[in-house]
Amino acid sequence: MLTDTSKYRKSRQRERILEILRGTKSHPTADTIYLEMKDEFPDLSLGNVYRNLNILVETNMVKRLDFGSTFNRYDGNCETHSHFICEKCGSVSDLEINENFNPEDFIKNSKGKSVKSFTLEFFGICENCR
Amino acid sequence: MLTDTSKYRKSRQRERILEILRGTKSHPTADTIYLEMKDEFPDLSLGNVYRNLNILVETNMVKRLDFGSTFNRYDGNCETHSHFICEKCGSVSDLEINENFNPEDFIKNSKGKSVKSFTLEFFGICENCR
DNA sequence: TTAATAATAAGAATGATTATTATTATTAAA
DNA sequence: TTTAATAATAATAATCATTCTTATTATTAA
Repeated sequence: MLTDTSKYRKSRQRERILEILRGTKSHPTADTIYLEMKDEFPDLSLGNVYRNLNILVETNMVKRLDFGSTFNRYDGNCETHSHFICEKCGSVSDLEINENFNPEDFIKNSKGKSVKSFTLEFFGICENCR
Repeated sequence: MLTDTSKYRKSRQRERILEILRGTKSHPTADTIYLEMKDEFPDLSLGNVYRNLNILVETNMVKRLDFGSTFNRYDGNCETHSHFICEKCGSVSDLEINENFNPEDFIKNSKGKSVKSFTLEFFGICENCR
């Protein structure tokens, strides 16, 4: 999963974390992932989940999401996309961004700055909470 | 500064915090504000800065910014605007958004969701760090 | 001017995350 | 394969921004 030039050996735990993140759209927290893996890896530690999540983020396999709460969420979808955060239940869902959308087109004073990435996040009330 | 119907009394400390935030574009942290006020309010506590910042955010006088670092920043500018975060020096600068820009126009699957607000943030390298 | 109550300072508590350390697993060379 | 080198792990301590608690002080309104 990581390239040959990676400074990291492969680990079953890290591969499982990536598998979980790629298999869900729920944007789980470190603790949720930890609990989900406990059965298969009885002596897994939460610290190791964090450590491997950091490696996955560093190697661009996974994205760390931070919407202003006290904890982070993680996303196995590295395609450019947006999120909708429900202010009532806290759920996070994916929103597709039109492929031709370039947010810099709508920004006035970005001259001199070298933009590498952007985030576009929406807040409101989701279908279930209305 | 707060409306008559507010449940909060006015306080000199909170008025000063608002004044500081309205007088800068540096998006300071709670601790920076605390240090800046220490001379004028020798027995100010950091906890009280946090408490008043929370009140200011709750009453929509101020915006709390969270870009994924371990601490938050605060913004006295409540107009809709965007930020550029330098990944090297950590500085945060304002970007103006075109007034006709409606981000929902570029989102595909938001049906059923009631969008209240959005954030558009850019990451990269600033003028000074290039 | 006094009673009610909000704001405060000080510092303890919280909680997500990171760091440390001793142990275990994996790799690669002999 | 053995074995030496080193990375990954589990356990747990440490960190650090933020929030909470409590006793005290300031402000308000009757």
